[in-house]
Amino acid sequence: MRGHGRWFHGRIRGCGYRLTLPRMKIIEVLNSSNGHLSAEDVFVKVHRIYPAVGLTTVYRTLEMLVASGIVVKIDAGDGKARYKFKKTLEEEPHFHLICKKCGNIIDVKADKELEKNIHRAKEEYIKRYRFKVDNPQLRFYGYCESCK
Amino acid sequence: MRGHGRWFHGRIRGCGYRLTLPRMKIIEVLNSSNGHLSAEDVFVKVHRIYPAVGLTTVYRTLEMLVASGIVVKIDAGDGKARYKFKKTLEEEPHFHLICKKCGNIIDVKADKELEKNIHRAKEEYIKRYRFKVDNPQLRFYGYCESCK
DNA sequence: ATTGTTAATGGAAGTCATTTTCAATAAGGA
DNA sequence: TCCTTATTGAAAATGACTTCCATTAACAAT
Ligand SMILES: [Mn+2]
Ligand SMILES: [Mn+2]
Ligand SMILES: [Zn+2]
Ligand SMILES: [Zn+2]
Repeated sequence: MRGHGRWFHGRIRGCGYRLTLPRMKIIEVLNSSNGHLSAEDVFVKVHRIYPAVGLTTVYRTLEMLVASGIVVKIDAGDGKARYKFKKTLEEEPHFHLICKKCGNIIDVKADKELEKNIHRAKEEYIKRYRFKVDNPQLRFYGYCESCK
Repeated sequence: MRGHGRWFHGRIRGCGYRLTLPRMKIIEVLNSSNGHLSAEDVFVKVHRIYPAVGLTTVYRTLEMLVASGIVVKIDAGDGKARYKFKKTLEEEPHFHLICKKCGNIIDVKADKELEKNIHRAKEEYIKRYRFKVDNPQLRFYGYCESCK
């Protein structure tokens, strides 16, 4: 209760995980970064404030945080996953702009009408193909301002 | 001109590539399969009718066919690319239903309105984020009839 | 049809992101 | 404090794909 216990600490313990030093350092980095980071990115940043970390632990912790619902994992399509801290437990729906040159990812708010159309399509597929859609993903591949 | 020269033969030669035996066998397999195949899938099928193929050649030929515009390459998000013969040179826009269990991919026709909405979003991003969208991709991850 | 040039082949070895293994360590409940 | 066992980090393994390189085969020019 004395400020140092962030909301996600309770969540992690609640999922049965231990709150270890490497985990806290990784969370610290993730929490104070705003972009979508690769495991390697996280490793490099954590290494600066806690040189003992192993890359293995970074991967494991990242997966653990995804499993706890604290972090989102994004497949950028370039063979390297990206991770990002959620601001809220229930992330609002959004899409991604992915730069084919530098790999940067921009979150874009979901347009209401587009969102509705996707939902309608999803309902249709469950009927037409007996395919249970779980999670629709819309990505716009292209080139960001500095790469185009 | 005697039937045995399929349309894509001219296209391959036209792009400056040689028409070799392994390439023809790979094309034969691709042309007579209807799903979205992984390089490994193609390798196994080709190996049955032409045991001398190397996996390397399968990868190279697949890329060559993509470069020639004869085959489409799809990133299923599971680390294994899928390839599919185009029926027509200009593929009509469509989306994918991807099974998270078995990896199968179902092509779904693009709904006109949804398609238009995506296009509108794309135009907006170029203005708002100075991000030049090249290729929007909509995927519906979930479970197919036999996996759910 | 024969030849010569050079693209294409296939096996082995290399990448690169991620995972597995395993002995040593450290959470945290008792 | 002690004990159990989850967690750690280094090293080795994995899996999809690529690169190397010596050999082979397309095919354009004789
Ligand atoms: Mn996002
Ligand atoms: Mn398709
Ligand atoms: Zn960029
Ligand atoms: Zn399935």
